[in-house]
Amino acid sequence: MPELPEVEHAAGCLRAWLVGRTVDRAVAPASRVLRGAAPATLTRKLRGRRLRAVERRSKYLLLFFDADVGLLAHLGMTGKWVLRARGEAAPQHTRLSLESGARAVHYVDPRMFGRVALHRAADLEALPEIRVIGPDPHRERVGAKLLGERIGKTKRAIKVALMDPRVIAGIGNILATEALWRARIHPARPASAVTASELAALARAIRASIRLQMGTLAAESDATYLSEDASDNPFLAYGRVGEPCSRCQTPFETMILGGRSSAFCPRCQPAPRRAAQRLR
DNA sequence: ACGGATGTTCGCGC
DNA sequence: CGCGCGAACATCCG
Repeated sequence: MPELPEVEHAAGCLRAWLVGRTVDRAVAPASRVLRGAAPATLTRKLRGRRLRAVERRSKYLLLFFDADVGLLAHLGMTGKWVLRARGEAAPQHTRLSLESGARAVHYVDPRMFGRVALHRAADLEALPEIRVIGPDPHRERVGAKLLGERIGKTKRAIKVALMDPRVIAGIGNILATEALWRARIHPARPASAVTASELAALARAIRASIRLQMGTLAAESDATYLSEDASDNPFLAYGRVGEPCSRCQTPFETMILGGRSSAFCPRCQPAPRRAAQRLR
């Protein structure tokens, strides 16, 4: 489930599993995840390299190895990193394995929307897709003022703007849906028409949604807290179309924005009205 | 079985 | 040029 919280979690896992360790062997079957790069080049360059640091930028992972070797990794829609004992069979859909001592760290991605790419470590932060990323609501304070500046004068839907990594980092369909419901803002509102006080509520809502999701992830990774009800939807609005809003009991509705389904409460999140624009 | 899914990128048209 | 839209990518799950 890769949005900011999941990718942050993945970064923490990779740090715990591999930072300070040397990759004795890398395995990379040819797959779309490599985006045309030669598997042999990837595995040869990673072999013998020691992982020094892992950073997250929006939904990207930056792996800094010694000898100026860097790996850019994105989880796409279904990617995840898993730890296994070395020698144990790799999970299905493993696209890259980094073996170190007794452990093996596998990148698993059934749909292959994710990617891994070698670069010089010194170049990772300057890659075009990394350089354009906006402020990160987990690493820095993103309040109403900054949010308003980043959204600018665009008339596109506030939800589409929120999901644009150049505006703000790490917000995907789940977080955007959750935060807009918390802030009581209709997802189709023109971004430029969202008021300063609404932006303040939205900034708080983004932080709260991230915190909740990260708490859920931390609990999940602790076996003692495994839910007996894993089928439950842990979200407040996402995936709840037809169910009653927990604030006002009105059934959630949905619409498509930027090609993504967008659940909203028609009562808590009133629709934008053309009449209001004409009156101005 | 059919429809939809947490992301990104591309091409097209206005 | 900015922006919206739809498609594409490939597989799984309910």
